[in-house]
Amino acid sequence: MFKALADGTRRALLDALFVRDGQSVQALCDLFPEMTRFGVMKHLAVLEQANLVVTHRDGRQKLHHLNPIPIQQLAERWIAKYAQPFARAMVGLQTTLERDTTQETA
Amino acid sequence: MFKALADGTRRALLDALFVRDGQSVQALCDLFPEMTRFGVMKHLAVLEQANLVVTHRDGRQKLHHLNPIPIQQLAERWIAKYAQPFARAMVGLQTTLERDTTQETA
DNA sequence: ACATTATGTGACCATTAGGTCACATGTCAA
DNA sequence: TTGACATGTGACCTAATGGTCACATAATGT
Repeated sequence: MFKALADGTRRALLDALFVRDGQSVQALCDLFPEMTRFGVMKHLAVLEQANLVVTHRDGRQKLHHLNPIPIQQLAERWIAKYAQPFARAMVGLQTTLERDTTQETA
Repeated sequence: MFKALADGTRRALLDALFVRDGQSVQALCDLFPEMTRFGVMKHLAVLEQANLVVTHRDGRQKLHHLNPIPIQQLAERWIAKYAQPFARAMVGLQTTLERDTTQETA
């Protein structure tokens, strides 16, 4: 999941699906003319395997839908762990993070 | 930043710094015996470049400190967009932080 | 000074990841 | 059925990544 989000193109694909959900491979290819269809397909496959995108076929098209659940879980289970101490860190930021520079700043 | 977080070893290093902040390279190497010192150093360099880890020298040691600010910003600027429910839960914290930063430090 | 400890640098190698292509399959519509 | 459209598969190349090592530098204690 982290790896799926590590690539900028994939995040851009998520953005595109955020703007307009349920797009086909074709439609997404049109939005990324700097890449071939195969590149887009590979990225979509990664996103799908990470469960960030869910698909269903509609005739000869494959429609892609954004799945926010993994991102929410990421926030709850991982980010919150580091983001919460941030509140306390802000109070004593210098003492926590920059003990070496506190002498000159203080 | 996403790339820095994409590697499991690097997230484990962040965990180690979360448990005990301000560790030296040596100490972190002891926590990861499956890797050599050079591997650990490379990962630490990536984390440092992503500003997820802040360092300062103490004699012949280099101490590493966790920096939660980029993670916090990640939550605010990126994750909140996709994880609206979580964003709602984080609003209280964020506004608290903004109060702290705008009023107390100003 | 000297040996020891802690970290830094550059080269090097194996593996993976991003990207493209030729080709194959499936689907619709006339 | 035939042709055009939409997607799938495997091979392939290149560049980036994770990891190691020999060697170098800096700080400490005696």
